[in-house]
Amino acid sequence: MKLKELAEQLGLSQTTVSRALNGYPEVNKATRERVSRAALQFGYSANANARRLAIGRVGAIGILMPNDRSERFGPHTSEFFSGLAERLSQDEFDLLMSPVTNNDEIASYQRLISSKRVDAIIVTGPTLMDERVTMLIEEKFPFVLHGRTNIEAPHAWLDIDNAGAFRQAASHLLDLGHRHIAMIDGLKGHTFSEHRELGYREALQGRGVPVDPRFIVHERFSDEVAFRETQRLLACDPHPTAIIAGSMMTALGVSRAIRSEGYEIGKEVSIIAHDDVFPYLNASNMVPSMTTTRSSIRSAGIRIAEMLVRVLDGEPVEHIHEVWPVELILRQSSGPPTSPGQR
Amino acid sequence: MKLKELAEQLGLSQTTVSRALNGYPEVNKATRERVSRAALQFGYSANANARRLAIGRVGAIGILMPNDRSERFGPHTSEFFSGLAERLSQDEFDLLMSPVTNNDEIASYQRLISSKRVDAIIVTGPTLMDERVTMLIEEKFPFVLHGRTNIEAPHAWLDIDNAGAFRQAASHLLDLGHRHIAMIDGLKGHTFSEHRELGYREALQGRGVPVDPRFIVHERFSDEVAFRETQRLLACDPHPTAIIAGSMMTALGVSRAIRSEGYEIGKEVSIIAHDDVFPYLNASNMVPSMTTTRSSIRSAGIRIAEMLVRVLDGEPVEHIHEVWPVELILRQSSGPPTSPGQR
DNA sequence: ATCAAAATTCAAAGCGCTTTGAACAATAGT
DNA sequence: ACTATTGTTCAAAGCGCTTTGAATTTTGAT
Repeated sequence: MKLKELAEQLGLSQTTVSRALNGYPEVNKATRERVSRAALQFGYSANANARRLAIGRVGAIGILMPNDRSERFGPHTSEFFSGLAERLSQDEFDLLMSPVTNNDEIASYQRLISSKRVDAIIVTGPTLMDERVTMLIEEKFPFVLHGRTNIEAPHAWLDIDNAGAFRQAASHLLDLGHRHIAMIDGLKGHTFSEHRELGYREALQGRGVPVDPRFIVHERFSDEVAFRETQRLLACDPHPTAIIAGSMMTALGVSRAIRSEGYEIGKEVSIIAHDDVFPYLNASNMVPSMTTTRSSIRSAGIRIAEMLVRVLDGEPVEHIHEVWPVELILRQSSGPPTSPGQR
Repeated sequence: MKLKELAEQLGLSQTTVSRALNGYPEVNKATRERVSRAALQFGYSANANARRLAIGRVGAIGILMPNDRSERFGPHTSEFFSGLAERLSQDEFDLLMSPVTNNDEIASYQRLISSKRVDAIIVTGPTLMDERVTMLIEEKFPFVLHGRTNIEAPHAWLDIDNAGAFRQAASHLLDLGHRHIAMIDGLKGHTFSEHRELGYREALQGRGVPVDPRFIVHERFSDEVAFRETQRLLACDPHPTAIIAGSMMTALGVSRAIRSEGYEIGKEVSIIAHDDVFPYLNASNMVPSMTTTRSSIRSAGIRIAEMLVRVLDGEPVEHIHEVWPVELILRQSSGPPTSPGQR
C-alpha cells in the first residue's frame, strides 16, 4: 500500500496523511487519529527510499567491512557492533555494513558517501596517519573514529588509553621483580599497537631496564600465533619471566605455550592480558584467573553511537573526543618471578 | 555531483549517461568510455535512494537484531555474519542490521518489509513453529532461514543435523561404556535445541539406557551457567560420567567445574562439545583437547548468502534447502569412564 | 544518390514520498 | 455583519534516478 492509496481510502490528500503520520502540528487531532488507525490497519509504512530521496536523510550508519578475512568480524568487532547497535536502535538508526570492493578501501568509502546510503560512517582500527580519516575530513562527511590518529584537523573520536594500559601492566610486573618482560600485541602500524608499545617502553626505560627487541612481537591476534611466538620467546636465554598479551585470545595461546613448556603460570612465567571484555571469555574464570588491563569494547560502541548522534545533530566535532582510562585488575596469572626449583 | 550535472558537463542527455554507466548495450563504445572516465574523475556515484526508488530494488539484505541483549551478537552470530558478508560482498549486497523496536519482533519484520529497505531477509534461531517464518511466507517476502521449523509451506532454509550430532556424541559415549550421560544445551523452544535433545534421547533409548530428566539441561550458552549446572550435575548420585555440551563456551564452563570438583577430564568425566568453529577457540588446542561434533557456522553463513542470491534470482524455494551432516571428531576429552581410584 | 534498417541519442514520464504556497473553513475581534 | 486571525486541508512541484517511446544520425544495400 502506498501513500496515495491510503489517502484515497481516507478521502484525504497525500499532504495531510503524510503530515499526520510524521507528527506535524497543523493536523486536526481527530484526523491524525483516524490516519494513524488506518495506517496500522492497512500495514502502511512509507517506502523508505522515496522518503529518503525526498528528505535527504537516510537513517543509517555505515561501517565498511574490510575484505581481508582476518580483520573482519573478530570477537572484538562483534562486541563493538553489539554496543553500537544497542545505542543506535534507540534512535531507530539502521546499521549498514558494506563490503570493501576491489580491495580499494578509500574508493569504497567514497562510493558509500556519494551514493548517499548512510548519514554517517564509523571508522575503526586506524593507523597513525589514516588516509580514510584524512579523506573523510576533507569531504566533510560526518564520522566518528574508534581509536586515534596523529591527524591534527578536528574530528570526533573515542580511544582508550592503550599506552597507559601497557605502561601499567609493565610497571606492575617490574614492581613484582620481573626484569625480562615480553609483549605480544597486534600488527604494527595500527595506532593502538604503537601506543601500547610506547607505554611498554616508557615503563621499562623509566626503571632503566633495557628493551630487548626480540621481546616485542607484533602479530595478528590469535591463539595459534601467540602459542608459537611464546614458544619462541621461552626458548630465548634468558627467557622472559612475564608476557603482556594484547588480547584475551592471545592470552590463551600464551598460557598454553607456558604450560606446554612445563612452567607454571603466575609463578615461573606471569601473564597480563588486555581484556576487551567478552561475555563468553571471562578472565576471572580462567585457571589460573587472569590479570588484565580491562576496558569494555562494548561500552565504547555504545558511546561512539552517542557521539555519532551528536555529530549528526550538528555539534562541532572539535569537542567530541574522549580517552578512556584502562583499569589494571590483579589476579592470579601475575606474581613475582620464581625460578623453577624455587617453589 | 548529480546525474544532471554530469550529463551537462558531457553535453549528453541524462538518459545516455545513465545507460552508459549501467552497461546498457545501446550506447556507443566511445561515448561509454568518455562517460566512465568523467564519472571517475568527478567522483560521481548515483544517489542510491533515487536509484532504488526508480528501479524498485535495494541491493541490501536485512537482519533483525533481537533487543534481548543476551541473544544479540554472541560469537555464533558474528561468525555467521562473517560468512554472510564474505559471500554477499561478491554481489555487492549490503547487509542491513535493523533493531527490533518496541520489543515487537513481528511488527519490526513487517516494517522492514513494507518500508522496502531490503530485498530479502535472513531469519535465524527459529522455534519449531516460528511465527516470523509463517508471516514471511504469507507476505511472500524473500527470505532464507538458518535452521529449520515444522512449518510445511515451502521456504528456503539451511540447517545442520543437530539430532545427528547429539546422537553420535551420545552413542560414542555409550560405546565407551558410559551409562550416565548428561547434556547441557541451549534454551528450549528453539529447533536446534529440541532436535539435539531428540538425538540424545534416541541414542540412549536405542541402548535401553534410561533417560534421567535431571541430566537434561536447557540454558543460555555461557561459561557461567555451564559451570553452575555442571556442579549441580556432579553433585547428583550417581553423577554423570559424561557431559555433552551444546557450545564451546558451555564446554569451557563444564571443564572448569569438572576440574574444580577434582575430577580429571576424559577420565572420570568425559566431555563432548558441539563446535561451531571459532577462529579463536580451537578445540584441538585445549588442554586436554576437546572431542567435538563439528560444523562451521561460518560456512553456513556463506552458503545461506548463496541461497539468498538464488531466491532473489527467482529460483523456486521448494528446492532450496539443505541439511548439513555433522562430524564427530575424537580427541582427548572423551574416554572410557574411570572410577576415581582406578588410574 | 536514395531509402530502409540499424545504431545512437534524447525528452519526458514516473518511482513514492515531503514540502511549499495557496485555498478554504472555523473562530475571534470590532 | 465584516474583516482579521487562526486552524486545516489541498494541489503541485521537486528529490535524482531509470526507462519508455520517439527522434535523430549512421550504415548498408540498391
